[in-house]
Amino acid sequence: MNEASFIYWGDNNMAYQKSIVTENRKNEKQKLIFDTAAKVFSEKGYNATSVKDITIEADISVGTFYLYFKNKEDLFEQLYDEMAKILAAAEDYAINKTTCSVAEKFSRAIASCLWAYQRHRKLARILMIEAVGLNPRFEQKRAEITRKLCEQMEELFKMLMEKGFISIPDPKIAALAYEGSYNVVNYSLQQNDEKTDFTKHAYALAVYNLQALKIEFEHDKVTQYIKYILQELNQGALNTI
Amino acid sequence: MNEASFIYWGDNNMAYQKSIVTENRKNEKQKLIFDTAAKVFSEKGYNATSVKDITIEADISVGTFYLYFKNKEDLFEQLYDEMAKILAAAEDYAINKTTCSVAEKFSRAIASCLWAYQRHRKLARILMIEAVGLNPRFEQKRAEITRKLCEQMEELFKMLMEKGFISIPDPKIAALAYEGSYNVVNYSLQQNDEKTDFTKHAYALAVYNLQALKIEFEHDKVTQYIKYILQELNQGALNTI
Amino acid sequence: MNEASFIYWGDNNMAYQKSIVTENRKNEKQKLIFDTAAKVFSEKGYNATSVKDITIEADISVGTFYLYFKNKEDLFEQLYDEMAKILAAAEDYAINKTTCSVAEKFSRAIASCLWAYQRHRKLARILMIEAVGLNPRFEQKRAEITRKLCEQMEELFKMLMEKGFISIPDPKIAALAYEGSYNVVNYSLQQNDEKTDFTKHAYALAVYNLQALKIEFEHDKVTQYIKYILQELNQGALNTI
Amino acid sequence: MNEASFIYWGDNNMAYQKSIVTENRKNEKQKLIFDTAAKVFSEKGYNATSVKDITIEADISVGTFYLYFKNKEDLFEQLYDEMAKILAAAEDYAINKTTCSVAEKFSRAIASCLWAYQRHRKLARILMIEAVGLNPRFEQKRAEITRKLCEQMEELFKMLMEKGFISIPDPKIAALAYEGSYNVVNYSLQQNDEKTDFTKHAYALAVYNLQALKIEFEHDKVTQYIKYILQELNQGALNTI
DNA sequence: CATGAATGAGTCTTCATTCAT
DNA sequence: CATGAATGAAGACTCATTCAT
Repeated sequence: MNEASFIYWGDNNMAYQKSIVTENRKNEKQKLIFDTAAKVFSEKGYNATSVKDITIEADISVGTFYLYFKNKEDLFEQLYDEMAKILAAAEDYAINKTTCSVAEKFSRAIASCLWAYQRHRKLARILMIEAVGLNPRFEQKRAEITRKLCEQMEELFKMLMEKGFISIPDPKIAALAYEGSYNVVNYSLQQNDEKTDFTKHAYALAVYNLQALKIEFEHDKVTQYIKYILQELNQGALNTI
Repeated sequence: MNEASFIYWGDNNMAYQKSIVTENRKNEKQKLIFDTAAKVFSEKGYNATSVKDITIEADISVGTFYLYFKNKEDLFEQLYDEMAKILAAAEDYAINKTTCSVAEKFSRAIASCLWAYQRHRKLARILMIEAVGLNPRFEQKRAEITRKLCEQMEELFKMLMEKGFISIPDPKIAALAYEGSYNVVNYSLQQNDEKTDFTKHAYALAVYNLQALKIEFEHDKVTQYIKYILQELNQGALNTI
Repeated sequence: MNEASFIYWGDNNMAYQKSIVTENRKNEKQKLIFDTAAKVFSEKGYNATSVKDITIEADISVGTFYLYFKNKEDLFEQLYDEMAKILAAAEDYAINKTTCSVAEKFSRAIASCLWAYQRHRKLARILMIEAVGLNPRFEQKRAEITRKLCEQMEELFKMLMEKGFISIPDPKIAALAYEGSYNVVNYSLQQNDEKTDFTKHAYALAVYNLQALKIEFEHDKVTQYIKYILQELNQGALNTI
Repeated sequence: MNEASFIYWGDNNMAYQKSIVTENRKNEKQKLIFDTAAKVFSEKGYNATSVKDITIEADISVGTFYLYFKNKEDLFEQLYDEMAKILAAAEDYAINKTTCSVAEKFSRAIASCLWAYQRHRKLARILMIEAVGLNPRFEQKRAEITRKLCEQMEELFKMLMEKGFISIPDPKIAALAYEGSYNVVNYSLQQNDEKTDFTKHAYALAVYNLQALKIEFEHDKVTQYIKYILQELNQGALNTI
């Protein structure tokens, strides 16, 4: 099943590398506004948050805000894109491990994304909640991104089906269901601040999807895969972001 | 496996019954505003829709609007609740069939919900998109409803696990993943107006979750279950709503 | 020289008639805002006048302002157009007298316009001062209107040249100079609140231009012409506006 | 008619002399800002031009701007004054020619001013358009300058009337009309970039006013006067400014 | 019941000016 | 001299909601 390790599975590396540079260039003030906004938006919601709310929290003047961001929506969009990049990076990292089974790749990917969601709770909330139904224009953007993400997964599923690694009636619907299974899980996990048994949750979600896709796996090994990648992540594997 | 047919599986009947009565009491004008609002909200989004937009579209005065609804948010909440009731009714109806296997119940439930989402596209969009991140208060309500829904499913899963009908590591996460799998599927299906092969989609989603839950099933029968319930629904089984 | 009386000399009658109807339709509130704005704009200048200044002076709320006018600039444009219509009406009225000499027509026209400027000092100031250099878009509009006005006069001059009534080297430049002679005169007269000897001023301006155009005239008669039309105007000849 | 040549006709020499000195003192940077501002103001209008617009166009920092000018309005006022000085110098130069007839003086003055307006289109636009209705304070200044200019002309007309060189009913109104005749002509000429037949325009405007003032003149000679002074001007007679 | 004119708090955004480096 | 980040007052405009008719 080594073949599976050569599967091409998305690639945001270029964009990601560039983002590091860009990120570094952003000066302190921009970062401050960015982080403050993430906090306030995720607490009060996009619409209920006025620019003034952000500037007060960040202890800057309104003018300064507009010095660093074109407007409120522009800032929000950057927050959204940031989280999207983080997730892409998390998945990329997880699946970049060569010479590993399909089950391991999926386990790693699922754990990595869950980890990223938990690690960046505020941004994640913006991605999952605040960005939804924001306005028609943004909704279109969100739909587009979701569509692309699912299409990539669909392609992967098609390939895996041909190779006999997975067994599902329709790769398109499977891709949608797979992606959807994250959302509610994340949303729910985010609600409770309880430092939950992360491994357990990731394991359960992985198993749910592995079973759904009829991927062969051993329960113990899945737990191992997840423990490994969580260790890597907690040791700063993605800190370059 | 008949035993599974006696499983208690949620019950929104009381609320649903009451809603019918309430609905009937609503006079023409109220219904007009309600439907118009559903249309306008789903087209322009909650925030971009002004009360005036609705009154103009419904050809009534602003004053009349406030005669029938406490305020904009109240109307929206009623729209949301309406769709929630419709979904509950759809699921209730699907699983009320006694003497049927677990696989059939799940197949029926999934198909029924998908059908309801498609049948009430505008309201569905309000539930799935517009209601998300609306404001902290409403978000709490949404979280609560989602939580209850998942808890019900969790209870069910626990019971089914004990009886050996399903095999999953964690009923809570499974419930979340199960519910989540709907969302993206529905959202995606709603985007494309293409009168898609409904049976095929419902079948694919059912199989995904049946496999995920390790429920024993025969592919042909699942298709049959779905065809049956769709027939029932299309013949007006839920028209009482 | 009677022929000159049949000369076609501009015609804003249609627009003017329509404006009467429109004007009448405008309800009290709109008129109140309109007049108040004319007052405030002419006192503080367009830019220094905030919408709030107008609403306070008119004793209405900001919302009410936007109920009657699209925005500040829209209101200003209406004020400008109003004065342009008044001037056109004043000139139209003056030259509509048939069977009169060229000298009489010019004398009447000049006196009538001067009278209108004095009668509507506030609006006149808006036309002459506030509207100038307001912004590129409006400046274009002003240039266009000025251009048309001068072109009409140019055509008239051409015709009169052919008939031998006037003698000038270039009708275009003459038209520009003729129109220009009003401006400074009006501006200057407006500055001093002194109820100046109106007849004398109108007479002097008329003679300046009659001489410039080499139109034959008798000084006593010009004074007569002017006295006549001022009498007509003061008796409400234009009150229909 | 030589007597007319000794007529005292305005005198801005002192101010003008001083300005040359001042001008020379202004260092490169100040000149750069000055010229850039003239360009930007005349293109975008005073209000639509931000200080940043000017600094960007001049490729300097905002701080540097305030190093050389007290503020935006101060700079604008200097631009205005500069053009006023240029016009005064143009007229001064034109009438400084001794031993020439009244007709020649007026012809020279008119041609010289028109020439200056064309030569300094950007500054002229600022004088004619942007400075009008800028704000109450500046409007007062403008009114004052215009008033003085007209009063000078009025004095001249009075004198010429007494000497029998001109024949008009009211020197005050004549002065206003005379000055006003420039404005629209200049404004109109400025609009069209067409390198118009300058001599022809100046001639037409001169004749209009000579006729208006009933000054005796020969058409051919007026053309000659204008050609002469334009030649002088084009050869740099005013380059000292 | 129905109307729609009136309200005014609340938001985003701009930009002239300053001042620490 | 030169810089340009920071300021914050000020202004245009929206819209949910009320209430007199």
